[in-house]
Amino acid sequence: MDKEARLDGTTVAEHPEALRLWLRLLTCTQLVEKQVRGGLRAQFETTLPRFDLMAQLERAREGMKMNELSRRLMVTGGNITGITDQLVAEDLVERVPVPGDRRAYRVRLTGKGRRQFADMAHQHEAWVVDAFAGLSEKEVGTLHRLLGKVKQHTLSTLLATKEKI
Amino acid sequence: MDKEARLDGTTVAEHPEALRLWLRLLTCTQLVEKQVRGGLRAQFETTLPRFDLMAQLERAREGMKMNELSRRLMVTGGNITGITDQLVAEDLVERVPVPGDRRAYRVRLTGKGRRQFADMAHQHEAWVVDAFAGLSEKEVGTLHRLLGKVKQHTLSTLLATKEKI
DNA sequence: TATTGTTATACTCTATAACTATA
DNA sequence: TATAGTTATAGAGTATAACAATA
Repeated sequence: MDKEARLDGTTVAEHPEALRLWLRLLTCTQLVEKQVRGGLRAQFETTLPRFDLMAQLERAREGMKMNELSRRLMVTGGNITGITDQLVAEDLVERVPVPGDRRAYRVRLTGKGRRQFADMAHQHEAWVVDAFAGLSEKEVGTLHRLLGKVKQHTLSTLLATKEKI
Repeated sequence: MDKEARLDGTTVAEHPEALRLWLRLLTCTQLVEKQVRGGLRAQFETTLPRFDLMAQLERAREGMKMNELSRRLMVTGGNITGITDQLVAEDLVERVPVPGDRRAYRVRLTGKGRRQFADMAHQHEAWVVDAFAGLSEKEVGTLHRLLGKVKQHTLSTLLATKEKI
């Protein structure tokens, strides 16, 4: 590993660029996430996972099966049941039976859920636009493109690992 | 705000680039984070917050005060106490009294802690380098620079908000 | 009075695994 | 047997607030 001399004579691992990049990525995400979580709690008494689940449903008018939500939100099934239960209790989503498979449900937004999500999404968008207001349009595009490469590479590595198992 | 007409006559906010960027940033971070958390647990029986705390101390030979750790790790003080307690129990860090202020401690790595952190950091670096292996050196630099702008902008916004309060 | 750190508590989110019902 | 979803449980991580000791 590369070493960098210190004034006191000791050496320290020189963090490669990838490591510096990761720390910065983590910091940025945490900063924006704190803003978003705080706002969701303060203004809508809700949480990010609940918002994320509703965001998935907003783009699927006819709803989405539990296991599809599980896959998309990258959490295990039991958690989807829990979050869905909360949202059902508040009449924001509903479970709809799937014709032809009596084991499965589709979860979809209720009218109330759609209205509330629209409010939240509007605010959420404002927070996010603020967070990236320091970048030009072109820079936003570049960042998006480069992160796309990271995502694609990580996902393909992940798949390769899983196939080996 | 830009609107996009729906078939049913309602309109929906058209997701601006900033929103797409945020979702992608979040996905990338979560993907890498899952790898790192899993690796830390499987190979070192530790967690990311514990690793992060030790990483702060590794760069402060003479240790760091609890409230400084709290600020740097962006969590409240009680949590620092809890994580520190765990690490003290495993002889990885120690609390050192601060001369001249009998309320305060400095937390610093023990010899065992330094050795274990070196192992973990080495593995951690490998995971991170893998995660960004899809990018060229130049792209890593660009990403780092652009995220730097995001960080700076967000932090200055955060400070401005806090000062208002 | 303010600050440092601790303690107690409660809550959300998560994974794991055993379970029921259905395919 | 396999799959969809539920339940129970344990643990990580967090914030809040009351508290003791010291500044």
